Amino acid sequence: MEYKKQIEQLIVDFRTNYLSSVSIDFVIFGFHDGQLKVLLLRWKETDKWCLPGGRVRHEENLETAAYRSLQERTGLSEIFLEQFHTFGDVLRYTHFSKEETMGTLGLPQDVLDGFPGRDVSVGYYALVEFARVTPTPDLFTDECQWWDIDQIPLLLFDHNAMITLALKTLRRQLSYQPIGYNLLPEKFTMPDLQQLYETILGQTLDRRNFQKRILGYDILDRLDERKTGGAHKAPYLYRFNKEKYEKALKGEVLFVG
Amino acid sequence: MEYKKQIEQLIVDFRTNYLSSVSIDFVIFGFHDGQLKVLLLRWKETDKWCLPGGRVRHEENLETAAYRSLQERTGLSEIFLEQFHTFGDVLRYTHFSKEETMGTLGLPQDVLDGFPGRDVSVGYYALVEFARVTPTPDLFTDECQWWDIDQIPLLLFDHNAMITLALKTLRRQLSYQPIGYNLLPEKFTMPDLQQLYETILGQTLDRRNFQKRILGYDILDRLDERKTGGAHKAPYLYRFNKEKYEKALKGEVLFVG
DNA sequence: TTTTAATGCGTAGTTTCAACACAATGATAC
DNA sequence: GTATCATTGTGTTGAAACTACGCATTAAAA
Repeated sequence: MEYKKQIEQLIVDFRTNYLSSVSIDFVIFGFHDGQLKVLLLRWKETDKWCLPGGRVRHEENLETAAYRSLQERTGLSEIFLEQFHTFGDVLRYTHFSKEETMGTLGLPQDVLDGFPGRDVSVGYYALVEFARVTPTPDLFTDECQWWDIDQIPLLLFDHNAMITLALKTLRRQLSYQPIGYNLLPEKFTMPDLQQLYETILGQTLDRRNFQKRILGYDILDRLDERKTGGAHKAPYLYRFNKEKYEKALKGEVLFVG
Repeated sequence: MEYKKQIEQLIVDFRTNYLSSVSIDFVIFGFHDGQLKVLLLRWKETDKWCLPGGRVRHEENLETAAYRSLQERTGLSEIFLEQFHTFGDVLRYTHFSKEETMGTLGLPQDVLDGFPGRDVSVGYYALVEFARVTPTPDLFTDECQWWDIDQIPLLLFDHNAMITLALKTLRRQLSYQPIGYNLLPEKFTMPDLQQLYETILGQTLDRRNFQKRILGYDILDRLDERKTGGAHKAPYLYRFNKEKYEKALKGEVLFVG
């Protein structure tokens, strides 16, 4: 009963404070154990999974709304967040009717009357440091969990397509911008970084050429420390030079005929 | 009076048939006289210009809506159209208040009551063959005209920023995908194509290297004809090989470590 | 102390890219 | 009809980037 009230209040809140027809969906990439992972939510009382999302307040910028929603879901504020596509197919809604949704939640169907039947959803992808995230489910979902990128189940709505496109965009981004600042701990080794790249690209890279290329970007500071503990030769630790990193992000290398 | 009725009807139509909070804006690129041009609309009874736009019907896909709206504005159906960014800043609306808008149109302010104060706008850019376009103004605008890309005035809303980003995206697109199919007439010469590239990129290119690179893509068929009439040596005519062209569009060359 | 396997640093071969040379050609001027 | 001119078609060369691979070094384990 308490939950029902909460939901109803939430819906009233939506109606008064948020834009209708527009939603935000997140593909949140994390990196752990040499695996690229995506944060998914499990829909209340079902075994169906979907991407975390958000909505936009009436007097709120889209980007602000994205950062706010993401923080609600992960607890992180300083994150790499980038819009990659806006999805607006009506078919997005084949899996779940409005009635089903309400039925699942045990709510009368009329609470959603007047709501538009579909949203246009702005897709963002985020890169976060796995360890720092505190996944938090919302009122519509029971659970919040990391999934290996190659073991994503069939998701609700068009969320599988979203992940695919987000990954494609991320891979392309890798080719003209440095990545890693938001995915690795502060200090890391070259093999760590290479594993990250290989995982994102889905292919192996030559160790020596990779190092040359990355160092060529001039965005890393090599520390005097080495990472001990593992077997064999101890690798140097590196740290992103934030200044140079930001500079590289802005001064995007454009291909010119 | 007649016009006022039309507008009111239009607004009723919007309320019942279209998504609120979502709009579409177009940066329509054309190419003529060695100049890259953009199609702009002049707002009714003012000297202020803006981008053409559209809205999404309740049961219509976003992309479908984009194609439909674009056809209404240009008369063209088979065009290159690509989403490049979604804009959602509240500041987008600084130039024009709801009241001003209504005032300009000579309408009572209450016709827009209940309308959300702002939209999230999905930006598309289009490439069209200049000569085939029939610019058509809508009910809110008096005039529809091509503007040289480097002579765009201060536009309404955030439309200047939209053009800037659209151009940036177009230029990047040029580096990993062929372009020209929708901007040039069926038969064209290599210098024609080069001029198009130079205009889009805003820089000159080496004639010989350009030819080598383009032919290397293997998307052109050289015809037996030559373009006569001009002074000096007659250049060959080329035509895009649609099959190969489409293939090149899909099989995007991804940078790999 | 020896072995092992990963790391740090370096080199050679290849491909790609940019800069430039020169002959061919179609209209124009005479 | 012929010479001139600007432009086109094709090729070459040197530099730079990229790929593939060699080898000595080193921390932990045997």
